[in-house]
Amino acid sequence: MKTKLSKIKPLENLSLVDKVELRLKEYFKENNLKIGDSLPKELEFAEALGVSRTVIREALLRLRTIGVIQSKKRSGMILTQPDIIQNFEKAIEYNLLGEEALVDIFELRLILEVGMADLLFARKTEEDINALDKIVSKIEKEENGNVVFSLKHEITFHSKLYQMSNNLTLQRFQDLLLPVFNYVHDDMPESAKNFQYSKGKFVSHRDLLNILKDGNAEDFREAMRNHLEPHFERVLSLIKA
Amino acid sequence: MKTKLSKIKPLENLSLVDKVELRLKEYFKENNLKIGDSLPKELEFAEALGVSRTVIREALLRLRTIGVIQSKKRSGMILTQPDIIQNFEKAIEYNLLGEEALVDIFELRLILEVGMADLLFARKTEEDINALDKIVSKIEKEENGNVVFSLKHEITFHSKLYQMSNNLTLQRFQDLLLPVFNYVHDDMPESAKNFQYSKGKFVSHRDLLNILKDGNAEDFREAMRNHLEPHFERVLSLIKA
DNA sequence: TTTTGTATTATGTCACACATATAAAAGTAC
DNA sequence: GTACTTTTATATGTGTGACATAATACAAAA
Repeated sequence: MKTKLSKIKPLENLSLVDKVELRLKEYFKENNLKIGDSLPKELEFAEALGVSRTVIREALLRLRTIGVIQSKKRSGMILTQPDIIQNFEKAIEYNLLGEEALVDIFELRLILEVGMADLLFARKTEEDINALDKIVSKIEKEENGNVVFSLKHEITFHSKLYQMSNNLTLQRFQDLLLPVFNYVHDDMPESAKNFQYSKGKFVSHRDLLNILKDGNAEDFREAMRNHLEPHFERVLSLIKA
Repeated sequence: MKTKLSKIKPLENLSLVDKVELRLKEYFKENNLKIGDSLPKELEFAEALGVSRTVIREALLRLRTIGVIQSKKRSGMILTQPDIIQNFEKAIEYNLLGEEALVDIFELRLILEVGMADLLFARKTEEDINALDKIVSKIEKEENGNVVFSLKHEITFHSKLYQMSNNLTLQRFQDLLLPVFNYVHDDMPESAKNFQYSKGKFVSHRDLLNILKDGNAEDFREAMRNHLEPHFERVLSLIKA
């Protein structure tokens, strides 16, 4: 009889570099290393771990790639604060994200805009409002009475909002979302571009600005939700696997 | 007089590996390579670019680190879909994020929870509601009448919400936010843990569930906002640089 | 036809050499 | 002593060639 092999589990198949990387992470924790601390040199690591310089270099290069360490000739290496957004960015640059991931990210953007109302109201300044006012006036002038969906205008207006949030991570996140936004927009059917708002629901940039001036976070959330209606309509109608 | 050199721009100070990496990116775009496509072998790249295998390997390793390519012995390399969240995760694992970044990320989480109401209402299922009901009942039982802030309970409940969003990126994002959440929570002063809600404002998990059952997105947003009141209070009171 | 062995091949690891940038030391002028 | 320049030492960056290893294709055996 032929016995089944369902129970036996594969022995872990880590490359030498993988192991070294894990070991390095341990090392950092054990020694409680902080940002700015300098590291032993490559050769010392190699010797201490009993591997070639090639291997330790590859492991360190991984860390350098995700921004955990920086290296300079002669000075050696130091621990640095990783830039999480930059990592994000790098992955996106290669245009290899699948449809689902792009939709997910697009949804994320909608969520952020609706959700960030409290931050805006807590941190808005007089100058912010004035700057936003100028932006809205310019948009209105260019639209010239026609309410058309203009990607350029959208971006200008909403970028300013993100900036007002005073949350750098959020801000940079939005910068990097723009290409995705672009992609989803280009892919948009004509029907969506000429979206008909439900009666009385249309919220213009001017409306949003006015709420930001005199209203409260709650009203702003609902207004933004309606402002983004066409986009919500679009993603919420998708059947997800 | 010593002339200022503010305008002159530094000649590009890119390492050979940097240049090769850029060249590779170009190559991918020019040839319109897609996920799953296989790449020439290291030696061919090295020869074509006129660099050593060491250099091309380091450039490729960077791509491997951010998840743009995968390599296997003998089979060579193929393009893969980068996992943006994983990149994020790796950077966080090293506990090197500064205070500001952590606060930014914590704020992000608050924004997401308030903003994701529409997704929840569009995608909730009968099973989701039942599962959530069980979770709430369990929490209530353990709380035994006392409304204490329990990180464990918070996580269980809110994780389920993220799961209901049916947005995998969002879900994984939250998984990875937990350590940050933990950190910020541990750092919380006792006063915040015993936060007194404004009169009539307290929203329990049960309240949220009920709205999710019979209410609408708008109500849910406001309820969630109040549910998270102590956290909002905390971050919005911070003076940011 | 299915299994098992074998050759091939692209990546993984190694050792060693040399290039290059630069921090630190030594030297120089004032 | 101070300010500046030159030299030197050194850690990372790059190059070369070799061998190890695992995955694949293919042949041989059952």
